[in-house]
Amino acid sequence: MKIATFNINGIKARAEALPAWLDAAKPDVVVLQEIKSVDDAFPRDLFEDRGYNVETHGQKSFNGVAILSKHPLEDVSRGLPGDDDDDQSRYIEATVVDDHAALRVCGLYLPNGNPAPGPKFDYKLAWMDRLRARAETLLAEEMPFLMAGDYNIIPQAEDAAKPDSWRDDALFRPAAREKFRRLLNLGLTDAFRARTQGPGHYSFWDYQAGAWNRNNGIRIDHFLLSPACADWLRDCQIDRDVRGGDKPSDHVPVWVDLDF
DNA sequence: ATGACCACGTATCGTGGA
Repeated sequence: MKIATFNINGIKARAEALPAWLDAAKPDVVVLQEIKSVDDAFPRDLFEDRGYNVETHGQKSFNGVAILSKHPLEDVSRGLPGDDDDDQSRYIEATVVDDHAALRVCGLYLPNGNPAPGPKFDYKLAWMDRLRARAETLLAEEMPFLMAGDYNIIPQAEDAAKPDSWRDDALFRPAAREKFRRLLNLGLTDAFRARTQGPGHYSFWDYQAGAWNRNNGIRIDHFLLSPACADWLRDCQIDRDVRGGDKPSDHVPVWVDLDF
């Protein structure tokens, strides 16, 4: 089973590029971030016509996440537990059911956190604590799961072309990276790093300053796999060429191939 | 050395992104 994550930076702006990538890459499941659309305005037909079930958790103008799946989606839940006052649409979960097994798929759009320090950075750190609590709950339930999405975290210096320029940024500050490391230390696997080592692998290139042409990128879109899910990992790749296509998002898809 | 983008809304700029 091929499962992908893709921050599309607006479904209206990506109404051509996203279906084109789906038709080429043929993922079974996709978690989307930054749909920037309310649920009612999401163009479900684009995906249902291609055989996907569609579940959205949208919001006007900003944020918004979704899951597309060629397999049935069960027990859909919207929002990250732990703060009833949080009205930002950044998290969705569903169980993907196959003939043989079930996998809990968590799609997330982690807060950017800039400027840091400040209230937005505090929100990011608190959100990461809530995400860790959710991971702990899922681990205790012993259902195989993965958490995929735009983490807005550069895990290590090798995950940025110019790490020095990110030194004080919310994506690279030690306090944020520590929270990410604590997620890993629960026993989760960074799927990409389980398959590929070394620098030069990025999932985001800024629209500004010719970042794509200069390959000035960062790796911030991640798959974290539970232990049972990690046992199924066959491959993890970044579809970097998508960044050079027509009217691209500033992120590219990342996907895993699971023996599931 | 330096500058440089894009999406959204009800909009011709302000806000947010990373």
